[in-house]
Amino acid sequence: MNTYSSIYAVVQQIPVGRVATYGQIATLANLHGKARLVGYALYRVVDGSSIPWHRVINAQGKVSESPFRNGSDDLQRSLLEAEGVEFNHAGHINLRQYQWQPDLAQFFPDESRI
DNA sequence: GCCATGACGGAGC
DNA sequence: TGCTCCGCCATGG
Repeated sequence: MNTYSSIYAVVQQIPVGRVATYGQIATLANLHGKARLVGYALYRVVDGSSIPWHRVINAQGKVSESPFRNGSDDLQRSLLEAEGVEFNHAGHINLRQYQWQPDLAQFFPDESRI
């Protein structure tokens, strides 16, 4: 289980109709503060894998994408809207409403008993 | 092996 | 509210 495997494992936990932020994924993957690695990991994985990468957005509730990847902003947005996630006038997602709230005990069993 | 870069985040101004 | 800078670390040239 390497760094990226952890990230992918977490991303795959995101349920349909929910989104998670890079920072959140990083924390759940035991990489708190290393959100960049999450973005980098997802950048490499969009390779025909089954990772729901479109459910990962930045902390501002907005979709980010690399200019090097075929205008995926519309694609990602479409995929999310198809799952019931709504965007406001500014293209933002209401995190309060759609952010995934995982069972922390599943990721940090040791800390859950504190 | 060194340097630049990158789907981010948070602090500072 | 919005922009800039710094930290983090894996990857590619």
